This record gives sequence, structure tokens and C-alpha cells, in this order.
Amino acid sequence: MGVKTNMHGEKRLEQARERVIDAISQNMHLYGVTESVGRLYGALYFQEDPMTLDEMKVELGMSKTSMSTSVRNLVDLKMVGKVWRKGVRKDLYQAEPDWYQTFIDFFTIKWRAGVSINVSAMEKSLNELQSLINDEHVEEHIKDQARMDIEKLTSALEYYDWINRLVDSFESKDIFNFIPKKR
Amino acid sequence: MGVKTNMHGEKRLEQARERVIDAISQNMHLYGVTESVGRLYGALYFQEDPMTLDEMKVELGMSKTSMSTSVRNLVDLKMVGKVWRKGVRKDLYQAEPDWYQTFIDFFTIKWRAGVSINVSAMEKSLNELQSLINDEHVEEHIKDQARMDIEKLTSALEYYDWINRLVDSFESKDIFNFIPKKR
DNA sequence: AAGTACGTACAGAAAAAACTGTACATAATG
DNA sequence: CATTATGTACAGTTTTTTCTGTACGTACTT
Repeated sequence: MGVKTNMHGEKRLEQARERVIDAISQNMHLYGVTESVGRLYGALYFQEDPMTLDEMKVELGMSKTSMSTSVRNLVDLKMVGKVWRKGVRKDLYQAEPDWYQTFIDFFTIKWRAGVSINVSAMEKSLNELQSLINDEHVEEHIKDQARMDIEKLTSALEYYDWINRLVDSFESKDIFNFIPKKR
Repeated sequence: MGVKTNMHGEKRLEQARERVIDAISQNMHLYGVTESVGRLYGALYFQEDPMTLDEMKVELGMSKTSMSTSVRNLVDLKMVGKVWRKGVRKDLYQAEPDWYQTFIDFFTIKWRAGVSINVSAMEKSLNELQSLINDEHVEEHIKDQARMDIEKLTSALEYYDWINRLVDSFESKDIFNFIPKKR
């Protein structure tokens, strides 16, 4: 006789959710999101109604301060949104239900940030290397290295342009013409 | 009179590289890679010849143990490869020069891992929820929740299938038909 | 206007991660 | 075969990150 099928229905439901929440938070952890934040997202994902900070606190057994910072984290990533309900004073949060959109927002935010950091650094260094090459006082073997670096940076910038165009196709949803949602 | 143009050429080269290495490591940090590991990648990126662990140690001013684990990290991500040179006893490592390939490998590895964790958890929970619904002893309001969860998980699985197909298009390089390398 | 509820800033405590040095296993050298 | 070089496992330390409790500002309630 199976143990699980004897269990109380609520507990079985709880366990099925818990497993998925664990997987989600592990997954999010791969992308630099704390496991706690991941579990909070998971909790919100299964919750039918939006949650208050105090409810989250109870649900995860953590401090209200942590819930505040964790949820802000998720809001910044656009994985969770604040919602308004008539007559409810507390802030209410709910998980973004569309995972395609979540995916797009998450990587758009990350990639654009990363690209812009790198592009500006590279452009600045590229200029400096160029003036190094034009400087007659600089030793030739240094210039050789500079020339190689310029080549590397130029092709890196080309790559970043590609990333930007890829992100564009996410934002515009064009990507779904190439890889359709359902096959 | 500009300060920089008075500087020794080698130092100017060094500084231009350093700026880019910082940006690269910051960028990699966004994806859950340690900044040290990022700096190591940056160092390897600019180095024309492959490096030994001892050279890395000197270059980054860190312990050999750290270099060993960091470089293994990069090899696992396929951002760095071990190379062989006749007569050289030490292990030699060099950065993968093709950033498109690096991008593809990095996200393929990460996404496949994430998807497989989640899919197996979800399939298991999906089965359990199904048997919950078929169990006549379970209260109706629990079954309602289970039905909603099943719906959520089903569409999540659909989403993961999409991710897999997206990754397929990276691996097969088909993505470059959609977003060409050069515009 | 006084009182209350709510969310968050901040400092300190707890936990996790990164880093180091030693010790050792393996393989190359003489 | 003995010796030396090389990379890594592991335990302990340092550094970083996460988490908590208190204190406080703001805004709602009466």
C-alpha cells in the first residue's frame, strides 16, 4: 500500500508544490539569485491570491525585513509585480504568470547591463590603444601588442552588437517568429 | 599636457587592458561567476600565449590552489581550454577566443541544467497531483487547487520546451540565420 | 491631532563562500 | 629506483553575503 496515497490531501498538495518550488529556486540560484528569493518567487507562483509581506513572512518563516528586500529584488527583475486592491492597506505582490515574459525581462535586464558596462570600457581602451600606436615614443613591441588588443576588442564589440540585436528580438517578441511558442 | 601620454608605453597598455578585464569580470559576475574567476578569464583573454598555473598565480597574486579551482571552473564552462605543447610539462590553458561560441556554450550548459532540474521535478509533481484528483477521499477544495496547479505546471513545461528549442538553435548555430553575426 | 499600521534603513549577528597553506597522490626525470 | 615537479583535496581562516531586530519615517485612521 502506497504511503503517499494515505496522506492527507492537503499535505500531498503541499509536497508536490514544495518539490517544484525547490527546483525553481535551485534554478534561479544558477543565475545569481539567492535561494531564499527563489523560494519566495515559488511561493508567490503557487499562491492564487497576491500576498502581503506578513503572509510571506509566515509562509517562509523569515523576518519581515527579509521579505521586504527579497520582494524588491523580484520586482526589480520584473518577476513579481505590486498590485492594488480596494480597501487593502498593505502592499500586495503577485508573481508574473507568463514565464516567457519573465525570461525576456530577466535576460534583457542582465544582458543590456552587461553589454553597456563592457562596451564603454572597451571603447575607452580602444581609444587609448590607438593613441599609443600613434605615439612615436612608444616601443615597437608594445605597439604590436596594442595592435593585437585592438583586433580583439574590435571583434568583441562586434559580438556585443550581436547580443544587442538578439535582445532586441526578445523585446520585440520577434524571437517567437523564429522559435514559436508551441510546436 | 596629458598625464597619460607621458606614461611609459607598457603601463598605458596595461591600464587599457585592466579596464577591460574589470568590465569583463563585472559582467561575468552578473551570471554567477566569481569576480576572481572573471579576472582570470580576462587575463587569459589578453595573453597571447597559453598560461600555466604558476603564471596565473603571479599575474593575479593569488594562491596556486585558487588558480587550479578557478581555471577548472572556466574549463567546465568551456570558456577556457587546456592545450598541449611539446616539451612543456605543466598544464597550459588558453581562453576560447570566439565569444559567440563562448556565449553559446555558457548558456547551453546553464539552461540545459536548469531545464532538466525543473522538468523532472514538475513531471513528478504533475503525476502526484493527477492521482490526488483521482482519489475520491480527497476534499473537493484541495482538488480545485490541484487542478489549478496542474494547469500552471503544464504551461511551465511548455515554456521549458521552448527554452530547449531555443538552446537547440544556439547549438546548431541556426540562431545566426535569424540574427546574423554582422549586419 | 493623536494614535496606529506599515514598510524599510541600518547595524550587528549568523551563515555561506572564497581563499590559502599543507599534505599528498601521480607522473615525469635522472 | 630515488628524486623532483606538478596539480589538487582538504581543513582552517578570512572575507562576503544574507538575515534579523530595532528604530524610524510616512501615511492612514479615528
